[in-house]
Formats: sequence, C-alpha cells, structure tokens
Amino acid sequence: MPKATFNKLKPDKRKQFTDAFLREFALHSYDEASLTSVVSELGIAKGSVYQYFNDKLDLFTFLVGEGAAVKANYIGHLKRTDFPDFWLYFRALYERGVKFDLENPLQSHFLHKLVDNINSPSIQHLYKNMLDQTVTVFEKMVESEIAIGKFRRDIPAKTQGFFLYKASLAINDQLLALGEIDPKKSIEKGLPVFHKKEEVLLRTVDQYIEILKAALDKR
Amino acid sequence: MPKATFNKLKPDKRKQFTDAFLREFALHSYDEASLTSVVSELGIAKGSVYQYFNDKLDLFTFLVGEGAAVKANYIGHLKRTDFPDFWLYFRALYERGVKFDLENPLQSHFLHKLVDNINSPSIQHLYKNMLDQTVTVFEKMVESEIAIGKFRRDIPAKTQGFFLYKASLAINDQLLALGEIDPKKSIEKGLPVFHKKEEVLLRTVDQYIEILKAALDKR
DNA sequence: TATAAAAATGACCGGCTAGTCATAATAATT
DNA sequence: AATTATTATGACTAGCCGGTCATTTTTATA
Repeated sequence: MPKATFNKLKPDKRKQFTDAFLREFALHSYDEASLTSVVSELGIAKGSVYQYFNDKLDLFTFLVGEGAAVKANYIGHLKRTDFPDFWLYFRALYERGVKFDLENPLQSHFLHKLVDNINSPSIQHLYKNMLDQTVTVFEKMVESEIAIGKFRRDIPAKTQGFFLYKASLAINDQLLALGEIDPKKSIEKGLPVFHKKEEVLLRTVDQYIEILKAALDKR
Repeated sequence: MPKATFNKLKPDKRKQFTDAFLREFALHSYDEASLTSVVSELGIAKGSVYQYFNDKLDLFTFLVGEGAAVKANYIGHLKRTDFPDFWLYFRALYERGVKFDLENPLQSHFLHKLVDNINSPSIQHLYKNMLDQTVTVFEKMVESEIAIGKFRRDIPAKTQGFFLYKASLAINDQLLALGEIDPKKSIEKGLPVFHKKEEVLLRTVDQYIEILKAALDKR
C-alpha cells in the first residue's frame, strides 16, 4: 500500500512517477528492474520512492493492483451468459482487451510482462497466488461449460482449464515469436502492445478458437 | 568452448565441477546463477573457473550443448516413420524422455529450467536461436502431417506447430502448478524431475494427446 | 634432483543493487 | 512574520556480482 504522501502528490506528478515505473517493470522482470535508474530518469531523489512506498515490492504490488483494476473496468462487465457460446465470450474478452491496450498502453505492456516473473525469486509468493487465481478462473469456466454439456467430459476440468489458460498465453507468445509485435520498441515509442496489429491479433485469436473448439467442445 | 585445461581434468573432478554448475543453473536463471556461490560450495578458487572457460556464458553454453547431446542419444533414434501415427511417436518421445530423466537427473533438471531463461538479458541471443530452432522443428513436423493428410489444412502450419510446441511445454507446467513435481526439492535430493511421477506424467501426456488429436487431426 | 611448464589460488577491482537517514527545502499553520 | 509540519534530497552503507592477475603450488620433463 502506498503511503499517505503518495496520494497527496499532484496528479500529474503522480502519473509521471507511476508511468516511469510501469515502463521499467514492462521492460525488465521484477528483480532486473532498477529503482536507481528510474529515479535518475525521473530526475528525483531515490529517497522519494521510500517516502511514497515501503519498498520495491510495495511499489510493484500497487502497480499490479491498479493495472488489474483498470483492466477489470474493460472486461469485468462481460458475462458468459450474454453470449450464445463460450468462444464468442472468449473473443469478446480479446476485443475489449484491445480497447484497454489502446487506451492504456503502458499498463497493458506492464500486465503482459507480468507472466515473465514466474521465476523472479523475490516475488515468487505474489506470483504463485496470481497464477493459482487465474488457473482457478479458467478451471471454473470449463466446469460450467461441462455442466451445461458444451465441453467434453472425458478430460478432467483441471486439464482443460490449464490447457485453455496456456493456449491464451500462447497467442501473445506466437505474435512475439513471429515478430508481429515488439514490446521493447512499442514501449520506447509509447505505443500499445498491439499497435497496428489489432487485426493480426484477432485473426490469430480466431485461429486459436478454431483449434480450441475442436479440442474442447463436446463432439 | 572449454579451454584445454578443462579437458585435461581428472574425470571425477570434471564431473564434480560440471554437476555443481548444472545444479546452480537448474535452480536459478542464467543471470541469477552465481559462480561465486558455486565455487565456494565446491571449495575451489574462483579463478579456476576462468582456467577452464572464457566466461560465464562460455560455461553455460558448454553445459547446454552437452546436455542436448546426451538427451539426443535417448530420443535421436526415434523416427516418425517407425510409428503408425504422429501421436504414438509423440508419446514415445516422452517415454524416452523419462528414461533420460531417470539416468541423468541433473541434466534433465537443467534442460527443463532452460525455458525459464527467455528473458535473461545476457543470453537473449542464445535463447532466441534455440527457440527458433525448436519452433521450426515443430512446424516441420506439422507440415509433414498435413502433407500426408493427417493434420487439418484449414489452420496454418505455423500456428499448429507453435500450438503443439506450447502444449508440450504446458504438460510440464501443469504438473508443476498442480504440485505433482517440485524441481527445487528434487534437485536438493538428487532425484529426477519426474521421480515416482513417471506414470502421472505419462497419463497427463495421454490426456494432452487426446486433446491435441481432436485439435489438430483432420476430421 | 633441478628445471620448466601447467594449474590453482584468492585478494582485489569496478560496477551494480535496495535501502537508510541526517539535512535541507518547501508548505501549512499560527 | 515566525513557527511548525511535511516533503524532498543525495551521500552513504552493506551486499552482491563477474572477472582479473601476480603469486604460489603442483605436475611433468630433463
């Protein structure tokens, strides 16, 4: 939790501060990110960071929470029951994700980089919690689909859920591996993750949906 | 490449040296791994490392090459054409992988940890090469299956290949997330990655094959 | 055994990090 | 205007790291 001092900052200074650290954590993993380099870049004293936050982890945790909250504003209102099948719901999540990415590029970059922190020892605990939560969400979604007879019953929900989770991560990884997106460059230029690649992303999502449909839908 | 001095070492000393570093790189990512801590653990001087190798990267690269070569001895002789379909071949790779794991636990742990080095900045180049090679292998396999009419034609080989690659990584990740395997503990105890979990692994592989069959096989 | 070649050593270097804290500058209150 | 509370500062600490190299120890040769 930020200290009171941080909340009393003038909004534009708070934003400058926040953005600089979002950028750093979007470019480097938690342990590789350097507070020292960010404060020098910002032109403020290092001590200031510790006027606002208890330590590096406190700052990082705050950014995660804020980023997740903002993204939730984009996708939180989507309800599975408003869609005829899971895959249209799944696609809608990506469509709203693109909007979030366009309007909050830095936070989007930051959140995408989060998955790279699996093995940053300093935040193992934090990360494991997030992972478990996410995996559980996917598992629950799969369970619902099985319950209403849409997904296959011969594979455990745990496996289908985890498979789905990994497949959704693979979409981004594929765009990265194929050179369609280049976060490092986008961050430098202040552009969204999927800048000018929104259609490529959604086409890839559609391909993955085609595969996943065949994989998980009840025959 | 190791220096001449390294090859002249007595076999048991060379093995002790190699094993200690395999262990370190199996527990930590490249940048987090500490030569200093390994040499103190080995009871040798830090300068010795630089009598054997040019630098940290040279040592790491050597271990990767050696590990890959040993594993190739286990799976290299398997030919797709010796199996009636891709999935039996796929399963055979895992069966031989288990044997490799049993007989070379440290190298197995080391190779499994490799994928965590995606973002270690010091070996970005090395890692990207390995990734590209691996992805290409999967893509080529998929192309062959498409050519003989076994895999679907409506999804690009690139996507199917990448999907397959990610799915195979997901198998290990799932066992990890579900707590079936615990590399950190296994390494401490000198046990293989899949110690007493060989059956769990192969059952998971079978589940994934069931899913992947439905996903990629031509209808 | 004396000499020469090879190998092992560890103190030391420069560079980096997160975090601290007495001091100074600024803002708010009286 | 004077006093008090708040905020900003940056030199400093302790702890890491990879890598170096003059020196010593060990091994091989003559």
